[in-house]
Amino acid sequence: MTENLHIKKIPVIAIIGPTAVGKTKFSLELARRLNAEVISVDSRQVYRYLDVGTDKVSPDIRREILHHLIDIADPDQVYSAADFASDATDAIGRIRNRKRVPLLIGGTPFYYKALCGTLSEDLPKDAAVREMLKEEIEKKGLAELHNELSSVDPAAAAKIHPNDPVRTMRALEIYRITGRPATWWYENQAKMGSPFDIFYIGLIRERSNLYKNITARVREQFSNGYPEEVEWLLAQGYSPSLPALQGFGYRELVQYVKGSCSYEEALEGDIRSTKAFSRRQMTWFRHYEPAMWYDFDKYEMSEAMEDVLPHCIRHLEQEGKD
RNA sequence: GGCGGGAUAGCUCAGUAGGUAGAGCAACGGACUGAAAAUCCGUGUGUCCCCAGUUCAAUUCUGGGUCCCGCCA
Repeated sequence: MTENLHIKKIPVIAIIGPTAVGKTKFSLELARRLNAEVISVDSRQVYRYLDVGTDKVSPDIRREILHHLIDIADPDQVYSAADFASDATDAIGRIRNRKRVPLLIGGTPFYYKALCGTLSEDLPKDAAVREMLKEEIEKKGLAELHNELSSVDPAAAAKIHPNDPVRTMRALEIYRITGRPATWWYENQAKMGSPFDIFYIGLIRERSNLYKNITARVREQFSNGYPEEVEWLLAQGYSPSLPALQGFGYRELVQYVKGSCSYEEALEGDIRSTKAFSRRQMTWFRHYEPAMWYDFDKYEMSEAMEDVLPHCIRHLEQEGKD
């Protein structure tokens, strides 16, 4: 038992913070200083053709600093947090084989959670079962499905709010595929576990300034081809109901392209949802208790860089020690 | 200038057959086991435009004023 405590964990650096706080710019400079390769922790940048709306770094920069887990799935695929955990683990391994430093950057908190190894191993999923559950909600209503969950998996039903279709369906999905309640799997299935010792650097700035950045960014995206990008995706035949197109901006712009809302409405809607998302990110990131927090309203980015660099190096060097 | 409609939460508006008010959105907080930029939960004191009148009591009724929006000149 105690042997496990001596297994050496792989040191990794991660930059977390809400959208539009300045993670990307900071990460590029840090990557140069550490001779690092970047692993994107972003549930939208994994998709090809979602470029403007997801604020991907340019190909030029990607040639200079290698970026992983960007453009690895088509928009009609469903890329999951578990996929991420496994892909990111592979990528970190390859980076280390090159004697380089893995640097995690991105704003998808659930992906960090997956990488921390707290998800249960090998939980099944099945698109067809999911589709059937969706139809049942249409026909019978969500309340009916939640009742069904109460009878097959009372513990899950107690935790999942009756108004939450996604979690209700997921719990029933596991039950229907395996014949055992999701709760049974959670309790009896091993957790994925994580070989990483992640050093979190948190970036933050005052709410009103963050909101200003968000507004400016979304406006810029809109005038730099965001509507055209969505128009193109729809023209390729990608369905608006795909998970890839459920993000803010994409959702609103689908309406705009179809003519059911105005350009202004789409723009305002995107800004609103992005702000709401930044708040949700913050409630996650508060739990991570980063080793360092940098408030970009009080710190110049360069000051933060000088300050954090020695800590990163110390963290990376601890590998040799026990 | 004439006629009509309006003025209530940050915004759009509902409402009180007279007993000081509530939805959606926003804002803020929270949850989160393979869709997570998803999904869901919680939090509602505001000169009910101003002045006067009627009344035990007016945001609600009456009169006047101010501003806004239509239509007609």
